[in-house]
Amino acid sequence: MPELPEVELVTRFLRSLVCGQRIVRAELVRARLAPHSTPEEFAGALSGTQIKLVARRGKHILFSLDNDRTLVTHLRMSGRFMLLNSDDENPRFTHAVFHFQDGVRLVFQDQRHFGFMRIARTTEIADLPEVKKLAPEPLSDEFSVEYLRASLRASNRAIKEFLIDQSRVCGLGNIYAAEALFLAQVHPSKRTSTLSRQRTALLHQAIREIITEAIDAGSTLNADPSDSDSAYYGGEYERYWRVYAREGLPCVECGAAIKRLKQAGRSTFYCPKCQKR
DNA sequence: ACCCTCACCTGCACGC
DNA sequence: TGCGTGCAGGTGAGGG
Repeated sequence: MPELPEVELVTRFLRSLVCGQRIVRAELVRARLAPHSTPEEFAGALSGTQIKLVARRGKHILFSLDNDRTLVTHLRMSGRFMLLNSDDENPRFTHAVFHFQDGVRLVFQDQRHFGFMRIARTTEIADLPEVKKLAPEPLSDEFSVEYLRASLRASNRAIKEFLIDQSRVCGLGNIYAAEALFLAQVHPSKRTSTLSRQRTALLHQAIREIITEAIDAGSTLNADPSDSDSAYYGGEYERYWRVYAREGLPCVECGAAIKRLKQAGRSTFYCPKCQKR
């Protein structure tokens, strides 16, 4: 489910909810969630530590602890953090639990079992393979038009596939890649190396715009991950989509019917009139 | 080095 | 109602 904007919102909520909390006890319920450690090692490394910072890198959420370790997490498709009280039961598909003082606990729940956690030394986070490969943060100065242009020219794939490759542009997934291409009026099948300088600048702007817009929209909606009525999980975001999941519906710009095509096994949505090859 | 397909899971919408 | 099929927003491993 989550792409950069959603992960950013979850990170902000977690930061406000669990920063400074001490993990009295940690449980790895499903061992394969954290394949680099045994459940005992996982519990041992976290129990008794205090959460100092909650940060985001790409679609990863990082909890840095007061023992020079960082818990690296990824929600993948269906991962979700929930803050529960002692009278709440663990939901189905609970894979990890972090107990705080006063019976409050943070639960990691993941229906599709794709989520991922790993504990690493804080000083070594940047060298972890899954972090090291990430392109610059799209809202950072490092993600410049020049960076994007060089990266586009180094490849010749369909641009939509390029945009969801985290080592090229990080944070976009299937939805926001389609949305950014619509904003920049670029056809998803266009080859990356054929993008003009001017169109590259438009795409660069569109990527930042689409991410910023989604974060802003989310922060005004109820995107609290600990709330089961959260707009984020309730699908409120969908009303911001211009092309995604709108096959057959009229384009918001020109009225033409939105089309769908399959790229690398995934659906892409686009306006056949607005988006040129 | 790149590019593509598949696998990892469960649930849901759909058609028969 | 029940069952089979295909699909879902992410990513890595493994093949060519």
